[in-house]
Amino acid sequence: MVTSEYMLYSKSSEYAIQAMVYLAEVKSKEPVLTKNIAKEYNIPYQFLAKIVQNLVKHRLIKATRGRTGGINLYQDASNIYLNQIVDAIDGPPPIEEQCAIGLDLCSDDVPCPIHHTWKPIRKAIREMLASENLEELAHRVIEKRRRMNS
Amino acid sequence: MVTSEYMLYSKSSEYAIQAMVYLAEVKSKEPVLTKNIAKEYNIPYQFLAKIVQNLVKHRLIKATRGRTGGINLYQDASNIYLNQIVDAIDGPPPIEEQCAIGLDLCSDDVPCPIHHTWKPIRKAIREMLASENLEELAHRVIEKRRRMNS
DNA sequence: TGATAATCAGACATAATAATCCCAATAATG
DNA sequence: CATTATTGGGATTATTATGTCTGATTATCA
Repeated sequence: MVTSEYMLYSKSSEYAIQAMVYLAEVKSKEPVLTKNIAKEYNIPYQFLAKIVQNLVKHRLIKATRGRTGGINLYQDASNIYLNQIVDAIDGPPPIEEQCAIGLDLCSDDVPCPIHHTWKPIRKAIREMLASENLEELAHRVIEKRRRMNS
Repeated sequence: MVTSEYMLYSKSSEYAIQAMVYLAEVKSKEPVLTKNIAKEYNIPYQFLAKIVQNLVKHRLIKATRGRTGGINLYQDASNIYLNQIVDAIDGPPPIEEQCAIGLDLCSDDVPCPIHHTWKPIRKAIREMLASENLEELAHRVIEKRRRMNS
């Protein structure tokens, strides 16, 4: 087997994040075509369309139907954080703390063998996802483009 | 979709770690039955047998064939680290740094939008896997059992 | 009001991962 | 030397994640 890297969320969530960063980047008042986002980021269109439907249901995206339709962010980019997107697509994190080695459930009282090493890392990941908002991300993507072209 | 938690390695690797922790725990000079490990940890036997074959090939486990056969650690538990097990089963980590948001490849020079937050976390995960050896783990599992029964 | 172009919705298809089956090869034991 | 109990290894099946197809619904515009 070949795992590319540590998985923080599903492919669907990854596509969702990409699409929403795109929306934050273009800042268009007019509805943006899902098709165009798919083309831009090489995401399978029909698959992205499904993900977008899901984001609409979770009120992270506004969809406008009909001929001049498309999608927009539901609210200001600065108010949307990565964890909201991931939770909408992958579902919320588990209630009980999972053991990274899968031996059983672990807690601070009865920790699994790598509990104390793993806990702060998991916390750091959660905090990262909860602290990155779309406006910041879009800003940095633009910055990255600038650097690549120079 | 419902992701339980952040994925550090495949299910196969998880089973591999469990099996090897078991071996480190029992410290048996005699070969241990794969069947018994499977039963103990509720791992599908045939599936674990496959994983064990793989660990044998990568010389993390010694297998003894025939009637009184079974498996043992290839070397002392204190010399076997989690990353060796994961690399054997899932393959080594990717050479090029992957972007967590999947936009493209990122580097320190041209970082992806969450590059600087993600990099130290990824490093911490790698270091965790590279610092935990089987002897320590087995020791803590025994300690955990003691606490649960008291 | 009909043609066009977008999202919405559910069924369907494919690919990757996880799990199972079956029997051959090996080795100990009575 | 037959019996029994193990690992070895290829083929197959099951499950889940990912991706596709088709038609309905909604809205615009000539």
